[in-house]
Amino acid sequence: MAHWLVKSEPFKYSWDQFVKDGRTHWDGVRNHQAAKNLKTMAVGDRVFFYHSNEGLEIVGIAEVVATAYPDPSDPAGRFVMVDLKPVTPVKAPLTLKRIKDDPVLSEMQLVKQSRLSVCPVTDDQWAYACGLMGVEA
DNA sequence: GCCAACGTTGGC
DNA sequence: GCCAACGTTGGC
Repeated sequence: MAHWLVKSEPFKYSWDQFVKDGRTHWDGVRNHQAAKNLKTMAVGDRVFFYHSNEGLEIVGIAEVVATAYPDPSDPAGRFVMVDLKPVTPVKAPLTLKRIKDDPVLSEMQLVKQSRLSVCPVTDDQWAYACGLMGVEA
């Protein structure tokens, strides 16, 4: 099982809204590298839900419930989206500052390529981050 | 509000 | 095919 991190600006689509919805289409991705990551996702993959711009922290865990299919919000029909559902909020949100200060987590693609909105998380990073956030890996 | 990173567009 | 201009993302 692979692990991922997706970003959302909380004033556009927050974790709370995600929980209310119960399931969502992860649409609107317009970056080819991010789209490639979406296409690699498998059902059952776990995903960190990160609040960008405001919050700047991982606030919850999501799960992939549908693999990539065409994103209807893309008029050119080139980009894809996946479906995600919330699994659990984290007990202790993991801030970007904490991530950057950590020798293990500062290697995350989240840090190295800050503009990428869908990025992979290694198994080691996943397990370690889950430990810090008080959730089971 | 600013700026760095970086992707895209368009002229040549 | 190069590169300048420009737009967007996202941290600070």
